[in-house]
Amino acid sequence: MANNLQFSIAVHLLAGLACGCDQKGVTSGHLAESVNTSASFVRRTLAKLSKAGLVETATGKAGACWLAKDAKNISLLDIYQAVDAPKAFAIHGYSEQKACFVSCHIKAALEKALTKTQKAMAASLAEISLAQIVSDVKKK
Amino acid sequence: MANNLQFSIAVHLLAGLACGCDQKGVTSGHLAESVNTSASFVRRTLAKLSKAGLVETATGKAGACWLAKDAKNISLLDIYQAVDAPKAFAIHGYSEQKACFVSCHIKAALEKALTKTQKAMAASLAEISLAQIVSDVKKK
DNA sequence: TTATTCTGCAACTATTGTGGTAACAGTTAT
DNA sequence: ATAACTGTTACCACAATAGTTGCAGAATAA
Repeated sequence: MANNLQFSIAVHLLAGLACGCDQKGVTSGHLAESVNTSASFVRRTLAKLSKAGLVETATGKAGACWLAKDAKNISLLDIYQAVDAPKAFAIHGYSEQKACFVSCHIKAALEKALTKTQKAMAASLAEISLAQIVSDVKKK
Repeated sequence: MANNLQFSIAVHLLAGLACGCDQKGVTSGHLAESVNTSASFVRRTLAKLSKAGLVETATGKAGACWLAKDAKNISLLDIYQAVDAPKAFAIHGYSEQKACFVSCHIKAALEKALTKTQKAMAASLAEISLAQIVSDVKKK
């Protein structure tokens, strides 16, 4: 476990909604079955997607959820940001050792590198739309 | 904790070796002080870098380590691969639900997306050399 | 109105990946 | 021989993650 699966699962959920493999009126329970995880975790993830404006939900007895936009207009980057997935790599937060200037200044240098890499990653994710994922799934 | 810091620390270590902030004959103990972690963890990380041919070490009483190549010829990608850092994102490994074809085929689609993103990330890391990092550190 | 069945949210628990620690074998300079 | 380092392994503690449970709120149907 201990790895962050929310992004992966969020894409799965949205793909499910996008291709309507279940008929109208999909509940978190249905989605949970497809992903094979707990309904609660689905709702937790779905809540983030909802806040990001990627899905809309209905409460109440006939509760359900659906895509808020066309799958073509949802990129993996949107999803990545919505679930607040971890950065490309982490930077260690040890206290600086005054005697060694590498120790004092490495953090800034690493952050610069991280920013650059993060941008490259984001650009790549932005190029993939949910529609593309759905298409790949259906092709198989 | 629980985040992977090896990459970050490896860069720190190599930067330290590259700029020779400590005089010749750097031991894992010295490096550990700079990074502010345990000597053992330094050795563990250093061992990976050594296997990848980025550093060379001397065993025995006067043990030490130094860069195997010029800092200009070491990219962050080399370091990233040497420490076997985690991928851009993880893919969930839940079992397939036969009734739902999204569940059955999402993994392949995700892997395709991951490969693409991973390449973008690698390309970005490849553009940054250790010499660049050292330069940034010294500039500060 | 009442019962039902969803979502939304907030604990709490269990698992597991991570670095920290310690111990030991191997190597080399003194 | 002794000392001091690397290389490696095994084990421990911590923390982040997902799983679980419970409950309030909302909408529908009777």
